[in-house]
Amino acid sequence: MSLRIALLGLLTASGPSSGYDLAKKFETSVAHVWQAGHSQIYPELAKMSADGLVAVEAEGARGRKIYRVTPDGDAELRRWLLAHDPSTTVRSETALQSFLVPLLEPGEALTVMRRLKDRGEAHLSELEALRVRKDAVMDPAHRWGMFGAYALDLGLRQARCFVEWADDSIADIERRAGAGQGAPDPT
Amino acid sequence: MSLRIALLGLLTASGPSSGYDLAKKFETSVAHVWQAGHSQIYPELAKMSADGLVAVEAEGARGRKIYRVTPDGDAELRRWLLAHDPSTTVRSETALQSFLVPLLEPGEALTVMRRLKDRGEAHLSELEALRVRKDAVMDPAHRWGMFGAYALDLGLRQARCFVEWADDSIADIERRAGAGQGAPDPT
DNA sequence: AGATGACATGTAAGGATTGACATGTCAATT
DNA sequence: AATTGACATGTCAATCCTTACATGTCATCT
Repeated sequence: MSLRIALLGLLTASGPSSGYDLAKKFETSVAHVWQAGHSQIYPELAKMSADGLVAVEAEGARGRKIYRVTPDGDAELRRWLLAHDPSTTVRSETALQSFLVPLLEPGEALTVMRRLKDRGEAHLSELEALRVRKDAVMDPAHRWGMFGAYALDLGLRQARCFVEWADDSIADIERRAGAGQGAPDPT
Repeated sequence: MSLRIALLGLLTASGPSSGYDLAKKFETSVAHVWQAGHSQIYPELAKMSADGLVAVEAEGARGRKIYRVTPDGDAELRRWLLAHDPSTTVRSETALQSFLVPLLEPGEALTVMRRLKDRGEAHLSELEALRVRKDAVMDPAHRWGMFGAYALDLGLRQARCFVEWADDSIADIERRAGAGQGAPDPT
C-alpha cells in the first residue's frame, strides 16, 4: 500500500511523469522514508493503472509512458493521509546494531559505535546539502509549503539527535571501560 | 540476515530459550527496531539450527525446544556487528505521511499532523515506561551496560525530537494558513 | 556506418514478511 | 469428566522486496 501512496504523492507533486522519472525522483526524495527500485515501480504503476488510480496520458519516444493521477487516485491518496493510522514500527539496521552493541566487549563496542557515529554524520551532511539545494530551487508553484519539506526538517532533527546520542554513548562506554573491566554497574 | 542477527542477540542476552520465549522477548525489546512474528521466527530458528548457528539444547513439555547459541552463532553475531556496514535506509509509514502532508490543504494537514503528534507522544510514553521498568529490574548479570539500553536511549531521544518537530510543524502550518486564508483552528 | 553510452522499460527468481489457518498440550475451572 | 483458556509450535498462501537478467531506443562520437 505504501508504495502506491508514495507514487501517487510523487505524481501529484511532480505532475504527469513516466515510470523512469518517478524512479529517479524516488531516489532523491521519498527514498529517505521509503525505498523502491524501478523493478517494483513499473509493475506497480501497471497495477495502479488497472485499478484506475493513474492513467496513461501519453506515450512518448522509446515506449515511454506518461502517467497522471486520476480523481480516484487523488481520493485514494487523501483518504490514506487523512484516515490511515500509520504503523509506528520502524525497521532500521542501524538501530539494530545500536540495540545489540552492549553484547560486545567495550573495545569492540567502541569500534561499532564510532562507525555508527560516522555514518550518522555522513547522513546529516547529506540532508543538509539537500536542504540547501531545495532552498535554492524554492518553487512557488507548489501549493504551499514545500513537498517533502516537513519530512526533511524531521530527518535533519533526527540525524542531529542521532549524532548527539552516538557521542554520549561513546563517552559512556569509555567511562565504563575505564572504570573497571569487571564492574558492570558502578552506580 | 537481520532476523538471524536479532535472534542470535536475543539468545545471547537471555540464555537458552524456546521459540515461544524468543517471540515474546522480541515483542517487548527488539521490536522497537526490527519486527518479526512467530511465523517467521520458528522457521528461521530451524534454518539457523541446520546452519549450525544455534542448537537444540533440550526438548521440554509440549514439544518445546530450547535453543542455545553455538560458537559459530556467536562468531556470526560478532562478525555482523563488527564488520557489517548497516544500511542507512529507514522504512516508516509515519515518516511517509509527514513527507506527503504538504499535498493537503492546511486544514487537512493540521488534522494529520496533530494525529502524528499524538502518536509520537504515545510512543514516547511507552518508551519512558519501558525505561522505568528496565531501571527497576537492572540486572547485574549482564556483561556490562544493559542489553538494549543504548537503543532505548536513542529511541527516547528521537521520540522527543519527533514531538518537538510535530509541534513546530503544526505552528508553521497554522502560521501559513493564517497568512493566506481565514484561520482554520487556532485551538 | 558502427560503436558507445545514457535512456527507458520490463521480467524472473528467490528471499523476506504478513496474516490466516491448523494442531495439540497443559492447568484450572465447572 | 468435560470445558475452557493460556501455552506452544508449526504451515500456508499471498504479497512485498531485492537482485539480477534481458531488451530495445536514441544521440553522439569516430
